[in-house]
Amino acid sequence: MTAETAPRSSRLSTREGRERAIFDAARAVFAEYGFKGATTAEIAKRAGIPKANLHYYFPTKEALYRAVTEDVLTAWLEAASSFDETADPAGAIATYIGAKMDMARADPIGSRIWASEILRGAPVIGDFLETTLVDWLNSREAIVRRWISEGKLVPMEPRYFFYLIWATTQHYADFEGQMVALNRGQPLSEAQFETAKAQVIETLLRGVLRG
Amino acid sequence: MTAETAPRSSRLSTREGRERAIFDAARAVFAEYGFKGATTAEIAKRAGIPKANLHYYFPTKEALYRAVTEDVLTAWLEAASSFDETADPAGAIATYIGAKMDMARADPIGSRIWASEILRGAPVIGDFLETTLVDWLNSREAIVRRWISEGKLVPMEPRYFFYLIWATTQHYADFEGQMVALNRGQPLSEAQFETAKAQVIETLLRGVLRG
DNA sequence: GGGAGAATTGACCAATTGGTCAAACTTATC
DNA sequence: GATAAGTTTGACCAATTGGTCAATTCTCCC
Repeated sequence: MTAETAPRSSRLSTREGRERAIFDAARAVFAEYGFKGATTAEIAKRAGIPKANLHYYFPTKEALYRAVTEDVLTAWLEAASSFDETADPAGAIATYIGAKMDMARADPIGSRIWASEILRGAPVIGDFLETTLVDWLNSREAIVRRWISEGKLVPMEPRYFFYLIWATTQHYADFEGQMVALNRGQPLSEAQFETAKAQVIETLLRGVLRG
Repeated sequence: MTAETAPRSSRLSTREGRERAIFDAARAVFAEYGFKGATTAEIAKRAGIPKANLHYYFPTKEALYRAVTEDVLTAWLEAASSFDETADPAGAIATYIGAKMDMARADPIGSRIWASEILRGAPVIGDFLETTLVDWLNSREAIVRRWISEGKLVPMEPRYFFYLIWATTQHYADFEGQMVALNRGQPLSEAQFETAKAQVIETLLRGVLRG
Protein backbone atom coordinates (compact mmCIF):
# COMPACT_ATOMS: atom_id res chain seq x y z
CA MET A 1 0.00 0.00 0.00
CA THR A 2 2.19 2.78 -1.23
CA ALA A 3 0.73 6.21 -0.67
CA GLU A 4 1.01 6.89 -4.36
CA THR A 5 -1.09 5.72 -7.24
CA ALA A 6 -3.18 3.20 -5.37
CA PRO A 7 -6.83 4.25 -4.96
CA ARG A 8 -9.13 2.12 -2.92
CA SER A 9 -9.12 -1.26 -4.61
CA SER A 10 -6.34 -0.95 -7.19
CA ARG A 11 -6.94 0.93 -10.36
CA LEU A 12 -9.45 -1.53 -11.67
CA SER A 13 -12.24 0.12 -9.72
CA THR A 14 -13.00 2.96 -12.09
CA ARG A 15 -13.86 2.87 -15.77
CA GLU A 16 -10.80 4.85 -16.71
CA GLY A 17 -8.61 2.76 -14.48
CA ARG A 18 -9.77 -0.37 -16.20
CA GLU A 19 -9.34 1.05 -19.67
CA ARG A 20 -5.86 2.16 -18.68
CA ALA A 21 -4.99 -1.27 -17.29
CA ILE A 22 -6.08 -2.90 -20.54
CA PHE A 23 -4.18 -0.33 -22.54
CA ASP A 24 -0.95 -0.80 -20.61
CA ALA A 25 -1.19 -4.57 -20.70
CA ALA A 26 -1.80 -4.40 -24.44
CA ARG A 27 1.27 -2.23 -24.95
CA ALA A 28 3.45 -4.73 -23.15
CA VAL A 29 2.05 -7.76 -24.95
CA PHE A 30 2.11 -6.17 -28.42
CA ALA A 31 5.69 -5.02 -27.83
CA GLU A 32 6.79 -8.50 -26.84
CA TYR A 33 4.89 -10.61 -29.37
CA GLY A 34 3.87 -8.26 -32.18
CA PHE A 35 0.31 -7.95 -33.42
CA LYS A 36 -0.15 -11.50 -34.62
CA GLY A 37 1.60 -13.12 -31.71
CA ALA A 38 -0.31 -11.17 -29.10
CA THR A 39 -3.50 -12.74 -27.74
CA THR A 40 -6.42 -10.96 -26.17
CA ALA A 41 -6.48 -13.63 -23.48
CA GLU A 42 -2.92 -12.78 -22.44
CA ILE A 43 -3.67 -9.06 -22.45
CA ALA A 44 -6.76 -9.57 -20.33
CA LYS A 45 -4.82 -11.77 -17.93
CA ARG A 46 -2.12 -9.14 -17.46
CA ALA A 47 -4.77 -6.46 -17.02
CA GLY A 48 -6.38 -8.66 -14.37
CA ILE A 49 -9.83 -8.85 -15.96
CA PRO A 50 -11.87 -11.45 -17.85
CA LYS A 51 -11.41 -11.51 -21.58
CA ALA A 52 -15.05 -10.66 -22.26
CA ASN A 53 -14.58 -7.46 -20.30
CA LEU A 54 -11.68 -6.44 -22.49
CA HIS A 55 -13.91 -6.78 -25.53
CA TYR A 56 -16.43 -4.51 -23.86
CA TYR A 57 -13.90 -1.67 -23.87
CA PHE A 58 -12.13 -2.52 -27.11
CA PRO A 59 -14.37 -4.45 -29.48
CA THR A 60 -11.57 -6.08 -31.46
CA LYS A 61 -7.90 -6.86 -31.09
CA GLU A 62 -7.31 -4.61 -34.07
CA ALA A 63 -9.08 -1.65 -32.42
CA LEU A 64 -6.96 -2.10 -29.33
CA TYR A 65 -3.82 -2.27 -31.44
CA ARG A 66 -4.81 0.87 -33.28
CA ALA A 67 -5.36 2.75 -30.05
CA VAL A 68 -1.94 1.66 -28.87
CA THR A 69 -0.08 2.57 -32.07
CA GLU A 70 -1.80 5.95 -32.32
CA ASP A 71 -0.63 6.70 -28.83
CA VAL A 72 2.94 5.82 -29.81
CA LEU A 73 2.63 8.10 -32.80
CA THR A 74 1.60 11.02 -30.64
CA ALA A 75 4.66 10.56 -28.49
CA TRP A 76 6.82 10.46 -31.61
CA LEU A 77 5.43 13.78 -32.80
CA GLU A 78 6.13 15.39 -29.45
CA ALA A 79 9.77 14.34 -29.49
CA ALA A 80 10.05 15.49 -33.10
CA SER A 81 9.22 19.05 -32.15
CA SER A 82 12.34 19.26 -30.04
CA PHE A 83 14.42 19.70 -33.17
CA ASP A 84 14.53 23.47 -33.12
CA GLU A 85 15.81 25.29 -36.15
CA THR A 86 16.22 28.58 -34.35
CA ALA A 87 18.98 27.20 -32.19
CA ASP A 88 22.55 26.78 -33.40
CA PRO A 89 23.22 23.39 -35.03
CA ALA A 90 25.09 21.95 -32.06
CA GLY A 91 22.33 22.93 -29.66
CA ALA A 92 19.53 21.74 -31.92
CA ILE A 93 21.16 18.40 -32.58
CA ALA A 94 22.17 17.84 -28.97
CA THR A 95 18.69 18.67 -27.75
CA TYR A 96 17.04 16.43 -30.31
CA ILE A 97 19.27 13.45 -29.59
CA GLY A 98 18.83 13.99 -25.87
CA ALA A 99 15.06 14.11 -26.20
CA LYS A 100 14.92 10.94 -28.28
CA MET A 101 17.28 9.11 -25.94
CA ASP A 102 15.19 10.13 -22.95
CA MET A 103 12.11 8.96 -24.73
CA ALA A 104 13.67 5.56 -25.46
CA ARG A 105 14.58 5.32 -21.80
CA ALA A 106 11.22 6.46 -20.46
CA ASP A 107 9.09 4.41 -22.83
CA PRO A 108 10.99 1.51 -24.36
CA ILE A 109 7.74 -0.33 -24.93
CA GLY A 110 6.52 2.41 -27.22
CA SER A 111 9.68 2.11 -29.28
CA ARG A 112 9.28 -1.63 -29.51
CA ILE A 113 5.71 -1.35 -30.73
CA TRP A 114 6.94 1.01 -33.41
CA ALA A 115 9.69 -1.40 -34.38
CA SER A 116 7.42 -4.42 -34.62
CA GLU A 117 4.92 -2.40 -36.64
CA ILE A 118 7.65 -1.49 -39.15
CA LEU A 119 8.85 -5.09 -39.19
CA ARG A 120 5.52 -6.32 -40.47
CA GLY A 121 5.29 -3.62 -43.11
CA ALA A 122 3.64 -0.77 -41.17
CA PRO A 123 0.04 -1.71 -42.05
CA VAL A 124 -1.33 0.73 -39.47
CA ILE A 125 1.10 3.64 -39.45
CA GLY A 126 1.96 3.40 -43.15
CA ASP A 127 -0.08 6.52 -43.93
CA PHE A 128 1.73 8.46 -41.29
CA LEU A 129 5.13 7.44 -42.64
CA GLU A 130 4.23 8.52 -46.15
CA THR A 131 2.76 11.88 -45.19
CA THR A 132 3.67 13.38 -41.84
CA LEU A 133 7.03 11.71 -41.48
CA VAL A 134 8.03 12.51 -45.07
CA ASP A 135 7.09 16.16 -44.46
CA TRP A 136 8.96 16.26 -41.19
CA LEU A 137 12.09 14.81 -42.76
CA ASN A 138 11.94 17.12 -45.79
CA SER A 139 11.70 20.25 -43.67
CA ARG A 140 14.46 19.11 -41.33
CA GLU A 141 16.67 18.15 -44.24
CA ALA A 142 16.27 21.68 -45.56
CA ILE A 143 17.43 23.09 -42.25
CA VAL A 144 20.44 20.81 -42.12
CA ARG A 145 21.33 21.65 -45.71
CA ARG A 146 21.25 25.31 -44.85
CA TRP A 147 23.63 24.71 -41.98
CA ILE A 148 25.90 22.81 -44.33
CA SER A 149 25.90 25.60 -46.90
CA GLU A 150 26.66 28.04 -44.09
CA GLY A 151 29.72 25.99 -43.36
CA LYS A 152 28.51 25.00 -39.91
CA LEU A 153 28.20 21.32 -40.70
CA VAL A 154 30.29 18.98 -42.73
CA PRO A 155 28.93 18.16 -46.22
CA MET A 156 26.65 15.16 -46.06
CA GLU A 157 23.29 13.73 -46.97
CA PRO A 158 21.08 14.91 -44.07
CA ARG A 159 18.71 11.95 -44.07
CA TYR A 160 21.43 9.45 -43.31
CA PHE A 161 22.37 11.56 -40.34
CA PHE A 162 18.79 11.36 -39.05
CA TYR A 163 18.85 7.61 -39.62
CA LEU A 164 21.95 7.48 -37.42
CA ILE A 165 20.07 9.27 -34.64
CA TRP A 166 16.90 7.23 -35.00
CA ALA A 167 18.87 4.01 -35.13
CA THR A 168 20.64 4.78 -31.89
CA THR A 169 17.65 5.90 -29.88
CA GLN A 170 15.66 2.97 -31.17
CA HIS A 171 18.47 0.63 -30.20
CA TYR A 172 18.53 1.75 -26.59
CA ALA A 173 14.87 0.78 -26.31
CA ASP A 174 14.56 -2.29 -28.52
CA PHE A 175 17.81 -3.98 -27.56
CA GLU A 176 17.55 -3.45 -23.84
CA GLY A 177 17.63 -7.22 -23.46
CA GLN A 178 20.96 -7.45 -25.25
CA MET A 179 22.39 -4.58 -23.21
CA VAL A 180 21.30 -6.23 -19.99
CA ALA A 181 23.09 -9.42 -20.99
CA LEU A 182 26.21 -7.38 -21.71
CA ASN A 183 25.96 -5.49 -18.42
CA ARG A 184 26.22 -8.40 -15.96
CA GLY A 185 22.51 -8.98 -16.13
CA GLN A 186 21.68 -5.49 -14.93
CA PRO A 187 19.77 -2.81 -16.84
CA LEU A 188 21.77 0.35 -17.50
CA SER A 189 21.84 2.42 -14.32
CA GLU A 190 20.79 6.02 -14.44
CA ALA A 191 24.46 7.05 -14.40
CA GLN A 192 25.36 4.62 -17.17
CA PHE A 193 22.51 5.83 -19.28
CA GLU A 194 23.53 9.47 -18.82
CA THR A 195 27.08 8.55 -19.81
CA ALA A 196 25.81 6.77 -22.89
CA LYS A 197 23.58 9.66 -23.84
CA ALA A 198 26.38 12.21 -23.45
CA GLN A 199 28.74 10.04 -25.47
CA VAL A 200 26.25 9.58 -28.29
CA ILE A 201 25.73 13.33 -28.46
CA GLU A 202 29.46 14.08 -28.37
CA THR A 203 30.36 11.46 -30.95
CA LEU A 204 27.69 12.50 -33.40
CA LEU A 205 28.38 16.21 -32.92
CA ARG A 206 32.10 15.69 -33.55
CA GLY A 207 31.06 13.65 -36.54
CA VAL A 208 29.10 16.40 -38.26
CA LEU A 209 30.20 19.76 -36.87
CA ARG A 210 32.62 21.68 -39.00
CA GLY A 211 35.88 22.75 -37.40
CA MET B 1 13.12 -20.46 -67.35
CA THR B 2 16.18 -18.53 -66.37
CA ALA B 3 19.38 -20.40 -66.99
CA GLU B 4 20.35 -19.91 -63.38
CA THR B 5 19.24 -21.68 -60.24
CA ALA B 6 16.37 -23.64 -61.72
CA PRO B 7 17.02 -27.38 -61.88
CA ARG B 8 14.49 -29.59 -63.52
CA SER B 9 11.27 -28.99 -61.59
CA SER B 10 12.16 -26.08 -59.26
CA ARG B 11 14.20 -26.68 -56.20
CA LEU B 12 11.54 -28.77 -54.52
CA SER B 13 12.67 -31.87 -56.35
CA THR B 14 15.58 -32.82 -54.13
CA ARG B 15 15.66 -33.39 -50.42
CA GLU B 16 18.08 -30.53 -49.85
CA GLY B 17 16.11 -28.26 -52.11
CA ARG B 18 13.00 -28.89 -50.08
CA GLU B 19 14.75 -28.41 -46.78
CA ARG B 20 16.20 -25.17 -48.11
CA ALA B 21 12.79 -23.97 -49.32
CA ILE B 22 11.31 -24.60 -45.87
CA PHE B 23 14.24 -22.91 -44.20
CA ASP B 24 14.02 -19.79 -46.35
CA ALA B 25 10.27 -19.54 -45.99
CA ALA B 26 10.66 -19.91 -42.23
CA ARG B 27 13.22 -17.09 -42.12
CA ALA B 28 10.85 -14.74 -43.90
CA VAL B 29 7.84 -15.63 -41.78
CA PHE B 30 9.68 -15.54 -38.46
CA ALA B 31 11.20 -12.17 -39.40
CA GLU B 32 7.83 -10.72 -40.22
CA TYR B 33 5.71 -12.16 -37.42
CA GLY B 34 8.10 -13.26 -34.70
CA PHE B 35 8.10 -16.75 -33.22
CA LYS B 36 4.63 -16.67 -31.73
CA GLY B 37 3.00 -14.93 -34.66
CA ALA B 38 4.50 -17.26 -37.24
CA THR B 39 2.45 -20.30 -38.24
CA THR B 40 3.74 -23.52 -39.69
CA ALA B 41 0.87 -23.43 -42.17
CA GLU B 42 2.07 -20.09 -43.54
CA ILE B 43 5.66 -21.30 -43.72
CA ALA B 44 4.61 -24.45 -45.55
CA LYS B 45 2.48 -22.41 -47.95
CA ARG B 46 5.38 -20.11 -48.82
CA ALA B 47 7.66 -23.10 -49.23
CA GLY B 48 5.10 -24.61 -51.57
CA ILE B 49 4.60 -27.87 -49.71
CA PRO B 50 1.93 -29.44 -47.49
CA LYS B 51 2.24 -28.71 -43.81
CA ALA B 52 2.68 -32.38 -42.91
CA ASN B 53 5.75 -32.47 -45.12
CA LEU B 54 7.27 -29.55 -43.24
CA HIS B 55 6.90 -31.52 -40.02
CA TYR B 56 8.71 -34.41 -41.62
CA TYR B 57 11.83 -32.27 -42.04
CA PHE B 58 11.48 -30.17 -38.88
CA PRO B 59 9.47 -32.00 -36.22
CA THR B 60 8.36 -28.89 -34.37
CA LYS B 61 8.01 -25.16 -34.96
CA GLU B 62 10.54 -24.66 -32.18
CA ALA B 63 13.10 -26.90 -33.91
CA LEU B 64 12.69 -24.96 -37.12
CA TYR B 65 13.06 -21.67 -35.24
CA ARG B 66 16.21 -22.93 -33.56
CA ALA B 67 17.74 -23.95 -36.85
CA VAL B 68 16.99 -20.51 -38.22
CA THR B 69 18.36 -18.56 -35.25
CA GLU B 70 21.50 -20.66 -35.10
CA ASP B 71 22.13 -19.84 -38.71
CA VAL B 72 21.76 -16.12 -37.96
CA LEU B 73 24.21 -16.50 -35.11
CA THR B 74 26.80 -18.05 -37.39
CA ALA B 75 26.56 -15.10 -39.75
CA TRP B 76 26.97 -12.74 -36.80
CA LEU B 77 30.17 -14.43 -35.74
CA GLU B 78 31.60 -14.18 -39.22
CA ALA B 79 30.98 -10.45 -39.40
CA ALA B 80 32.43 -10.06 -35.92
CA SER B 81 35.76 -11.39 -37.04
CA SER B 82 36.20 -8.45 -39.40
CA PHE B 83 37.14 -6.25 -36.47
CA ASP B 84 40.88 -6.60 -36.78
CA GLU B 85 43.06 -5.32 -33.99
CA THR B 86 46.23 -5.44 -36.02
CA ALA B 87 45.04 -2.70 -38.31
CA ASP B 88 45.12 0.97 -37.35
CA PRO B 89 41.96 2.16 -35.56
CA ALA B 90 40.54 3.99 -38.56
CA GLY B 91 40.99 0.97 -40.79
CA ALA B 92 39.67 -1.51 -38.26
CA ILE B 93 36.60 0.56 -37.48
CA ALA B 94 35.87 1.38 -41.12
CA THR B 95 36.20 -2.25 -42.11
CA TYR B 96 33.99 -3.44 -39.29
CA ILE B 97 31.24 -0.91 -39.96
CA GLY B 98 31.43 -1.66 -43.67
CA ALA B 99 31.14 -5.39 -43.06
CA LYS B 100 28.15 -5.00 -40.77
CA MET B 101 26.43 -2.60 -43.15
CA ASP B 102 26.95 -4.99 -46.03
CA MET B 103 25.57 -7.78 -43.95
CA ALA B 104 22.45 -5.78 -43.11
CA ARG B 105 22.03 -5.09 -46.80
CA ALA B 106 22.66 -8.65 -47.94
CA ASP B 107 20.57 -10.34 -45.28
CA PRO B 108 18.04 -7.98 -43.71
CA ILE B 109 15.87 -10.93 -42.77
CA GLY B 110 18.61 -12.34 -40.57
CA SER B 111 18.85 -9.02 -38.75
CA ARG B 112 15.11 -8.94 -38.23
CA ILE B 113 15.08 -12.41 -36.76
CA TRP B 114 17.77 -11.31 -34.36
CA ALA B 115 15.77 -8.21 -33.44
CA SER B 116 12.55 -10.07 -32.82
CA GLU B 117 14.41 -12.66 -30.75
CA ILE B 118 15.82 -9.90 -28.54
CA LEU B 119 12.41 -8.23 -28.33
CA ARG B 120 10.89 -11.29 -26.72
CA GLY B 121 13.74 -11.68 -24.27
CA ALA B 122 16.21 -13.81 -26.25
CA PRO B 123 14.91 -17.20 -25.06
CA VAL B 124 16.98 -19.05 -27.67
CA ILE B 125 20.16 -16.98 -28.08
CA GLY B 126 20.30 -15.85 -24.44
CA ASP B 127 23.20 -18.20 -23.72
CA PHE B 128 25.14 -16.83 -26.64
CA LEU B 129 24.64 -13.26 -25.48
CA GLU B 130 25.88 -14.03 -21.98
CA THR B 131 28.93 -15.96 -23.06
CA THR B 132 30.29 -15.50 -26.57
CA LEU B 133 29.01 -11.98 -27.08
CA VAL B 134 30.20 -10.85 -23.65
CA ASP B 135 33.65 -12.26 -24.42
CA TRP B 136 33.71 -10.65 -27.83
CA LEU B 137 32.77 -7.27 -26.41
CA ASN B 138 35.28 -7.50 -23.56
CA SER B 139 38.17 -8.27 -25.84
CA ARG B 140 37.21 -5.54 -28.31
CA GLU B 141 36.74 -3.05 -25.53
CA ALA B 142 40.29 -3.78 -24.43
CA ILE B 143 41.58 -3.03 -27.90
CA VAL B 144 39.65 0.21 -28.12
CA ARG B 145 40.86 1.23 -24.67
CA ARG B 146 44.41 0.63 -25.76
CA TRP B 147 43.90 2.87 -28.77
CA ILE B 148 42.44 5.52 -26.46
CA SER B 149 45.42 5.35 -24.12
CA GLU B 150 47.72 5.60 -27.13
CA GLY B 151 45.97 8.84 -27.97
CA LYS B 152 44.58 7.52 -31.22
CA LEU B 153 40.97 7.73 -30.16
CA VAL B 154 39.06 10.25 -28.13
CA PRO B 155 38.38 9.23 -24.50
CA MET B 156 35.11 7.33 -24.29
CA GLU B 157 33.36 4.24 -23.03
CA PRO B 158 34.04 1.70 -25.81
CA ARG B 159 30.84 -0.28 -25.42
CA TYR B 160 28.62 2.67 -26.21
CA PHE B 161 30.58 3.11 -29.38
CA PHE B 162 29.87 -0.46 -30.37
CA TYR B 163 26.21 0.09 -29.56
CA LEU B 164 26.27 3.02 -31.98
CA ILE B 165 27.60 0.75 -34.72
CA TRP B 166 25.24 -2.11 -33.98
CA ALA B 167 22.29 0.25 -33.78
CA THR B 168 23.01 1.69 -37.18
CA THR B 169 23.61 -1.54 -39.02
CA GLN B 170 20.57 -3.07 -37.40
CA HIS B 171 18.51 -0.07 -38.41
CA TYR B 172 19.34 -0.40 -42.08
CA ALA B 173 17.93 -3.91 -42.02
CA ASP B 174 15.02 -3.69 -39.58
CA PHE B 175 13.65 -0.33 -40.68
CA GLU B 176 13.86 -0.90 -44.38
CA GLY B 177 10.10 -0.39 -44.51
CA GLN B 178 10.42 3.06 -42.98
CA MET B 179 13.27 3.97 -45.31
CA VAL B 180 11.26 2.88 -48.32
CA ALA B 181 8.39 5.12 -47.25
CA LEU B 182 10.85 8.02 -46.91
CA ASN B 183 12.43 7.30 -50.31
CA ARG B 184 9.36 7.74 -52.57
CA GLY B 185 8.38 4.15 -52.06
CA GLN B 186 11.64 2.82 -53.42
CA PRO B 187 14.22 0.73 -51.57
CA LEU B 188 17.62 2.35 -51.29
CA SER B 189 19.43 1.96 -54.60
CA GLU B 190 22.89 0.48 -54.64
CA ALA B 191 24.34 3.98 -55.05
CA GLN B 192 22.26 5.37 -52.19
CA PHE B 193 23.30 2.54 -49.96
CA GLU B 194 26.98 3.06 -50.75
CA THR B 195 26.57 6.76 -49.97
CA ALA B 196 24.88 5.94 -46.68
CA LYS B 197 27.56 3.45 -45.77
CA ALA B 198 30.38 5.87 -46.56
CA GLN B 199 28.67 8.60 -44.58
CA VAL B 200 28.14 6.39 -41.54
CA ILE B 201 31.81 5.43 -41.61
CA GLU B 202 32.99 9.02 -42.03
CA THR B 203 30.71 10.42 -39.36
CA LEU B 204 31.59 7.82 -36.78
CA LEU B 205 35.30 8.01 -37.56
CA ARG B 206 35.30 11.78 -37.20
CA GLY B 207 33.37 11.23 -33.99
CA VAL B 208 36.00 9.07 -32.33
CA LEU B 209 39.36 9.64 -34.02
CA ARG B 210 41.72 11.93 -32.21
CA GLY B 211 43.04 14.94 -34.10
C1' DG C 1 -36.14 1.38 -2.74
C1' DG C 2 -37.04 0.90 -7.49
C1' DG C 3 -36.01 1.25 -12.09
C1' DA C 4 -32.91 2.18 -16.06
C1' DG C 5 -28.68 2.10 -18.07
C1' DA C 6 -23.88 0.75 -17.71
C1' DA C 7 -20.63 -2.71 -16.65
C1' DT C 8 -19.17 -7.47 -15.68
C1' DT C 9 -18.72 -12.24 -16.63
C1' DG C 10 -19.00 -17.45 -17.47
C1' DA C 11 -20.35 -20.19 -21.07
C1' DC C 12 -20.08 -20.74 -25.59
C1' DC C 13 -18.79 -20.70 -30.87
C1' DA C 14 -16.48 -21.28 -35.33
C1' DA C 15 -11.93 -20.89 -37.07
C1' DT C 16 -7.16 -21.63 -36.59
C1' DT C 17 -3.27 -23.58 -34.19
C1' DG C 18 0.79 -27.10 -33.82
C1' DG C 19 1.18 -31.62 -34.48
C1' DT C 20 -0.08 -36.84 -35.63
C1' DC C 21 -0.89 -40.80 -38.44
C1' DA C 22 -1.73 -44.28 -41.63
C1' DA C 23 -1.93 -44.90 -46.24
C1' DA C 24 0.16 -44.03 -50.51
C1' DC C 25 4.01 -43.12 -53.39
C1' DT C 26 9.38 -43.06 -54.70
C1' DT C 27 13.69 -44.60 -54.81
C1' DA C 28 17.58 -47.50 -54.39
C1' DT C 29 19.23 -52.44 -53.96
C1' DC C 30 19.26 -57.11 -54.89
C1' DG D 1 10.35 -57.10 -60.24
C1' DA D 2 10.35 -57.73 -55.21
C1' DT D 3 11.34 -55.68 -51.07
C1' DA D 4 12.69 -52.41 -47.87
C1' DA D 5 13.61 -47.80 -46.73
C1' DG D 6 12.71 -43.07 -47.29
C1' DT D 7 9.30 -39.53 -48.60
C1' DT D 8 4.80 -37.33 -49.39
C1' DT D 9 0.19 -36.26 -48.17
C1' DG D 10 -4.92 -35.71 -46.90
C1' DA D 11 -7.53 -36.47 -43.03
C1' DC D 12 -7.67 -35.82 -38.52
C1' DC D 13 -7.10 -34.15 -33.34
C1' DA D 14 -7.03 -31.49 -29.06
C1' DA D 15 -5.95 -26.93 -27.72
C1' DT D 16 -6.11 -22.13 -28.52
C1' DT D 17 -7.78 -18.24 -31.07
C1' DG D 18 -10.80 -13.78 -31.50
C1' DG D 19 -15.16 -12.77 -30.56
C1' DT D 20 -20.41 -13.23 -28.94
C1' DC D 21 -24.19 -13.29 -25.80
C1' DA D 22 -27.47 -13.66 -22.30
C1' DA D 23 -27.61 -13.43 -17.60
C1' DT D 24 -26.15 -11.08 -13.77
C1' DT D 25 -24.40 -7.27 -10.95
C1' DC D 26 -23.43 -2.56 -10.19
C1' DT D 27 -24.38 2.58 -10.21
C1' DC D 28 -26.83 6.44 -10.22
C1' DC D 29 -30.94 9.24 -10.14
C1' DC D 30 -35.73 9.90 -8.81
